Amino acid sequence: MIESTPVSVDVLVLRFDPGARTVLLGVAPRAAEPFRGELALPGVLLGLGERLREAGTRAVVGKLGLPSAALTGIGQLRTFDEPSRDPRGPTLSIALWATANSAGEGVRWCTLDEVPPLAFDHNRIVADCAPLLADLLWRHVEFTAGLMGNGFTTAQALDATEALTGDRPYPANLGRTMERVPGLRRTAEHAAALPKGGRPPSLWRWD
Amino acid sequence: MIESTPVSVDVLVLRFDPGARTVLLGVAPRAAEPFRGELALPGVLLGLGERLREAGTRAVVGKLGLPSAALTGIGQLRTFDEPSRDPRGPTLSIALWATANSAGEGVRWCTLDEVPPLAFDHNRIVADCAPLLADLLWRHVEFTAGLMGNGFTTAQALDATEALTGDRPYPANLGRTMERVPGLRRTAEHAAALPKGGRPPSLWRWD
DNA sequence: CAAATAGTGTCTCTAAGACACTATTCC
DNA sequence: GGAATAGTGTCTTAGAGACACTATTTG
Repeated sequence: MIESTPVSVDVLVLRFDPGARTVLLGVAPRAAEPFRGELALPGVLLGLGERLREAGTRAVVGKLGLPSAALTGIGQLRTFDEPSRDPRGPTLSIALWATANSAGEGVRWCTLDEVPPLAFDHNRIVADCAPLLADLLWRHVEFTAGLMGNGFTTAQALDATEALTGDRPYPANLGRTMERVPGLRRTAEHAAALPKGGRPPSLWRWD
Repeated sequence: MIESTPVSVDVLVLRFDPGARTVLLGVAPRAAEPFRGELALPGVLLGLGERLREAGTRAVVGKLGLPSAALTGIGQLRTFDEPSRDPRGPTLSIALWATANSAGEGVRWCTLDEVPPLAFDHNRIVADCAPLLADLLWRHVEFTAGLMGNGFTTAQALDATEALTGDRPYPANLGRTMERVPGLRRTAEHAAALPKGGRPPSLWRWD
C-alpha cells in the first residue's frame, strides 16, 4: 500500500474592522521551522479522525491566539495539491475560511489587497481563494453573519463589500441585495450619532 | 506529532449518452473489502506526492476500467470529513468530477435521479455534489466541453441540462445561454438526418 | 443655514423565463 | 399535405447598476 500524503488545514481568518472600514485577514509569524519567523496563514496538520472545522479552530486558536469564542463561522474553500508546496515533502492543504469578531493579540491583520509575503504557497492560496470569499458575501448566510455580526449599518456593509469584491456598490442597490438575504432585516433602530454629524444610520439585524 | 488521516479520492464520472438522452454516472462493484461486491464510486487512496487529478484518473482507470484517453476533464468538488464514513477508520474523501466520452465495459451507468445504494457514504456524496455539478454546466468550460464533446445539437444540450438541473429549459433560452459560453458557437453544419423526420439540427462546436 | 451622512425613487441593462410563430425535413 | 422536429421573435420578469433626489443629523 502506498504511503499517504499528510493533510494540513490552512485558514483564511477574516474580520470586519469598523474603524478601518475594511475586511482584514489574520496572519502570524511561524513559531517553528520551516519558515520560522515568517508570516503565514494559521495552519495545522489534520489529526486522525479530526473534523476539518475542529482542525481549523485549533489552528486559529493555537497559531493566531484568538479565543475559540471569537470564531463566528467556518467553512471549506478548496484544496491545494502541488507536491512542492511544502519543503518538507508533499502535503495537501485544505483551505478553510473562518470569521472572527475580535482582534486578539499578536495577530497581524492585513487587507486582502496588501497581503505581505507569506510562507509556503500561502500568497497563492490567498490569491486563489479571494474570489471565492467575494462570492460568499450576501449569499452564504453563515459567512455573512459571521463577518458582519449583528447590528451593522449600510455604510459598513458597503465597506465590507468593497473590501472583498474590489467594487463599491450603490447604497440603494446593496440595500435591495441585503433585503433578499434570508434572516437579515433592516430594523427601526438607529446607530449612535456620528462624529461629524449626519443622519444616524439604521441597523441591520439577523432574526 | 499526531497521526494523520488517510485521504481517498472519490470520483463522480459523468457521461452524456445521446441514445438514452441523459447524463449518466459511472459506478462499479468493489473488488475488495470492505463492501466487496457492492456498488461504489471509483476511488483510491491518494499516494504520497500524487496530484488529485492523477489519483482521480487512476481511480477511474483502475476501478471503472475506462481507458485514460476516455477522460475528457477532471476537477474538484468538495471534501467529506465525517470520521465514521469508512468502517476501517477515519478517512477524508475528496470528491472530484470527471467527464468521459465512452462507456467502457463492466461499468454500471445510472442516472443521477436513480442512483442505486452505494458503499460507504457515497450516496450522500452524490446527493451533496449533484447541485455543484448542475452549477458547472454552461458555466465551467472544461466541464461542459468534457461532458458534451464537440459537435452536439440543441436537443442534446436540453437533455443534458434537464438531467443535471431537473428542469428542461426552453430551446431559445438555452441557445442564448450557450452563445454566451466562451469558445462555444453554433455552426452552419447540420447533424445527420433524424429517424422520424424533422428539420435537421445544427451543430454546436468549440473553437 | 451649510456640511455631512443616510436613505428613496426610478430609469436602464442584462439574463432568464414563457410562449407563439416560422422553418425544414420524412413519409 | 401531415407529422415530427428545429429554430426565431418578442413579451415578461428578476436582479444588478446608475444616479438624481429627499431626509436627518451636527455645528
